[in-house]
Amino acid sequence: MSGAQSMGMELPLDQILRGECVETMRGLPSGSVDCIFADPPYNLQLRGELRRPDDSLVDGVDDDWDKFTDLQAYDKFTRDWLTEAHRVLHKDGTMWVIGSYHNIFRIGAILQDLGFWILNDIVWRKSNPMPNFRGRRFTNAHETMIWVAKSETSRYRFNYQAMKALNDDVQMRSDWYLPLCTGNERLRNEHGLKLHPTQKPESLLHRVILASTAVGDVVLDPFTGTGTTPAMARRLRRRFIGIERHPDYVAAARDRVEREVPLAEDAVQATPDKRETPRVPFGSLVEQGLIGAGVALCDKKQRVQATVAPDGTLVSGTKRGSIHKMGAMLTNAPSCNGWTFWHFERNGELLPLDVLRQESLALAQQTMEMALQTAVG
Amino acid sequence: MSGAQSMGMELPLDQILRGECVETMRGLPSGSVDCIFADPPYNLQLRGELRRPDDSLVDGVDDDWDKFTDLQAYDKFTRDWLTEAHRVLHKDGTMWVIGSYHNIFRIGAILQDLGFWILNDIVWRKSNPMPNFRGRRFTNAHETMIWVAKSETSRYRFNYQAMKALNDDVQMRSDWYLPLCTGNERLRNEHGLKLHPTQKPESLLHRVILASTAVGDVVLDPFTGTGTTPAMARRLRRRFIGIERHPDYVAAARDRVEREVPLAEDAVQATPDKRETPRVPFGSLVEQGLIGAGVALCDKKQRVQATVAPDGTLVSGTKRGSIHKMGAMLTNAPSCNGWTFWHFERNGELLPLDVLRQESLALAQQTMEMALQTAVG
DNA sequence: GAAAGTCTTGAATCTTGGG
DNA sequence: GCCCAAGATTCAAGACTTT
Repeated sequence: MSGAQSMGMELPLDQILRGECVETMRGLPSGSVDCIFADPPYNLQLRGELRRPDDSLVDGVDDDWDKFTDLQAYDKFTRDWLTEAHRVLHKDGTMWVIGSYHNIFRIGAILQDLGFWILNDIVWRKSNPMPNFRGRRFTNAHETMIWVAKSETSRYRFNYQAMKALNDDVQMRSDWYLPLCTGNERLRNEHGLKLHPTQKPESLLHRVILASTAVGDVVLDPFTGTGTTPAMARRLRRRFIGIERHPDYVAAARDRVEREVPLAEDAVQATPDKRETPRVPFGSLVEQGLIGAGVALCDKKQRVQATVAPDGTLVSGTKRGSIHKMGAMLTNAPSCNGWTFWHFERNGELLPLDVLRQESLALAQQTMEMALQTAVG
Repeated sequence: MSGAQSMGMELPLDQILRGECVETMRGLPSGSVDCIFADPPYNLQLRGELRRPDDSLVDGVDDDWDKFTDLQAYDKFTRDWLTEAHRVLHKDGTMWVIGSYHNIFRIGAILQDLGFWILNDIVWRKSNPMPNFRGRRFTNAHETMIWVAKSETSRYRFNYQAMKALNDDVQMRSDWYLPLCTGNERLRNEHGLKLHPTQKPESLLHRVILASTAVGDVVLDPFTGTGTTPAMARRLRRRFIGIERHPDYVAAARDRVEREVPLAEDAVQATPDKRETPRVPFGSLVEQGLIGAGVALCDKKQRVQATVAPDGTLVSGTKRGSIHKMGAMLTNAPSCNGWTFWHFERNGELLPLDVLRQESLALAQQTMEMALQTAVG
């Protein structure tokens, strides 16, 4: 699954690389990173020239395109780094790009043009935004992140259950309410001034990484700044590659990452999705004697019934099939999850088959641990 | 100020015109409307059918008007109608365009290309969005509106005080929390089925018109549908021009507008919304670092214990769940308020989690007030 | 008649692994 | 690559029905 693992090549893991974004990405192998988080510059207010948030001038006036307006220069800059990001991303990888109304629409359009497949646009609602000083517009209280897969067919990672758990057991929505980066979290220089103008809050990256990566995955940040992405990757036991051109930021980010203590291994385990737990064929439960052949099953409301056959199929009248097929057939549904549909009786209570699956998995876990102890002892 | 007044020409005021969007706009004089609200097709590109977990079928948008061959075709369509809209708009006028991630980035980029000047992007947060049934993405819980002036130099209208009053006397933010159009407000045909697949809520247009127009201003809607914009314009004593090509929708919109009673002249003022109370998921406290992953919790009498996971669940042995579920499970109670049940240690004292929730809310309140003071001072 | 329970529905790019 | 079967998956409102 992990891009780094599948490559078998040298990746500069857990490092902040100093250099230009596009040029440095060119040194990385194709399909080598599992996830990218990018916070590109969007200083578009200046007329005739394009500057990064650190006030450095983007070299946008080339012979070829000095006739372009600055919007077009920004588009070229965007297309260049996104093209390289697309190449470096694993075929099942995803990318997050954050921006404001100044640049996010251009980024979104170019993402689509390059074949990225949009999964969500996420709104970061700021709990403490800067008010609109002159009262001429609505308070600009949010920024937008676009979450894309490398292609429409990518089998991307989304830790659905972890996100649901994080939100009091209801689906996580596309609007996230999080505070700005302030207080002690904000890196400052010796004069007490903020080191970076757009340092992102750790809570934002915490959620991004927890949602879309697994422990050990490689996370790339091509505009690392003061290293929020690497720091959170390290905390959550992911690998990281940071790219940053400004030496002051590189130094600050390296410092910061070194100070970051990874969480204990058992503390980074978020709620796993059911899709990740090993499959248990229903027939194996019969073999193990967790449920006997001949036992009668029914749905929760006891409207339909069936009997367990020794090969793990269900029989009802002349009909026979898997727990899923039979559930679908008897309810005229297009499909059915037999594990939650069918129930059996235990101590006068109706329990879903899923209970047996859990018990089977727990049993397997137990014997595995016992085997390990025996081996050690 | 008003485009209509300054023209001294005949405008088809307070009418729903039947016709194609671009062609019909061509019949309107340049610079003749004060405000445009546009809800163009989203280019959803839906594939097969989608079913809810209970196997019921979702009634998706499959209308012909939302079918485009590719992104280029959609871009051309967009550029065409936006060009005409730009011509028709008064030099000091503003326009609102609503969309989702499928189309809004292309629209935003083209708006900038055509010289429109972005004032805000506004997020309509839906109080009751459709969930993501397959658990493969975040709930798509919002749509985006881009608010633009005709040009950078437009002296546009923004009713700042009205918006502030509407929001309990604090600046209106760029994220609006409003319900979908349902119930009696939703227009239905003789079979009780929704007349239009994407009817917008009146509350949304109410706020848009109140924010950006004066009494008597001319509001144009080039994709009128069932006439929400004309109806709200009439209610708020603005003039309107609607354009719609489907005769059924034209008939419904005309009917609707006729039934709409304009507010009394002295009543065309802000009506306050109900205030939302912020809910704090336990997971967000972990993200914000108010409590760390790996921290040990216990009940007041220290009979049961559990550890905090990075997604805000608690773990105890092989058991895992929300703070509420785990409290209930470990005490064999039917339910449990995790906020008051679980305690953590601070300075040798056992404090309930609720303390952290209070601190989180107070923190958000504080930073908000500081920001406002800065703005005023 | 009130309260509690059931049903319906909304701009949706909505699965995955093995043969 | 395709095909097929296993199997994972929903929240808030409002209308409607039953107790």
